[in-house]
Amino acid sequence: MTKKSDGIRLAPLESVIMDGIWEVAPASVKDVQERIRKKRKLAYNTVLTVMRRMRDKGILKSSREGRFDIYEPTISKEQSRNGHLSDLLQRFYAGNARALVSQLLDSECLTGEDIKQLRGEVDKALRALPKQKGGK
Amino acid sequence: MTKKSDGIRLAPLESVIMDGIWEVAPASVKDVQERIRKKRKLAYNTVLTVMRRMRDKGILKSSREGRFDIYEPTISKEQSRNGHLSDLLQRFYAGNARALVSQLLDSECLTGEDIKQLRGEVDKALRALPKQKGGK
DNA sequence: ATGGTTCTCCTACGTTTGTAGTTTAGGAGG
DNA sequence: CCTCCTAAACTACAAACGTAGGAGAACCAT
Repeated sequence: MTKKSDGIRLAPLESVIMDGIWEVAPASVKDVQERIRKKRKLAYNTVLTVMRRMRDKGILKSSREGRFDIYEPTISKEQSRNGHLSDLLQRFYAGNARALVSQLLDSECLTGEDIKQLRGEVDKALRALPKQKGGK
Repeated sequence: MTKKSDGIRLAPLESVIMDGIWEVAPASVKDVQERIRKKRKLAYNTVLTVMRRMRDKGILKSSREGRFDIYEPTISKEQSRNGHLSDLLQRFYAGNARALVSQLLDSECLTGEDIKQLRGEVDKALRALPKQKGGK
């Protein structure tokens, strides 16, 4: 939460590049191009152009290191992840996180192991609750 | 799941319109325009154009009813929700749904009530497990 | 120094998105 | 029937995206 949250709308290719840069940052254009080659086979200049535009938009920042620019994201993967999660929650669950968890429990996405582990975590969260009743 | 899943990339304004149409479908352009007016104040023609483009892309379908076109989404909100959820899971949690649930438990998104209820659901899920050992 | 390598920057161009005016055609009302 | 409405279609145009070629600078090896 905080402030006004996200607002960071990434175009599809920008997302791919962002994913790549999170894995290797700080990184040169070349590094990113190589890192995302499996996903998208793009000319060096294509990656360069998109990254420069992202820098112009403030999504990335760069510093000159010798003869190349080294890029870094200005938002962490966690921040972005939380932004996307908030969006999902708002848009599809009316902000109700419990509904999302319930759905996951009903889905096939969790293994038996997962659920066992989760029970431990739920219990821990319960113990951590102030013993007061009714959580608003 | 399965198949090839989502692939449905909606532009920002398309998302707003999609949200609107899910609320009122089947609906005319006018209906949608009114429904999203709080979010975006757009000319009738703007909504019309975007909806027609969405129809051309197969995101919406329409049928003539008297003198207007009545539109409907071709994918349900649930399908879309699941697609987005899968994306989020893949992109930020390496497909590990348990990690997402853990994060929500650690966050401030769940009330004490939520967690209590969740424990009930977790227990139920555990009981429903085949008594076989070892998940995964 | 000379040339090849390889970055960055500039430029370009087709597509998609956002936004809306203009034109047209099919009913609604008189 | 003839006019008036208005929803749908057609047209337009700027901004953002996807993609990349070419020019120029800086380094490296000879």
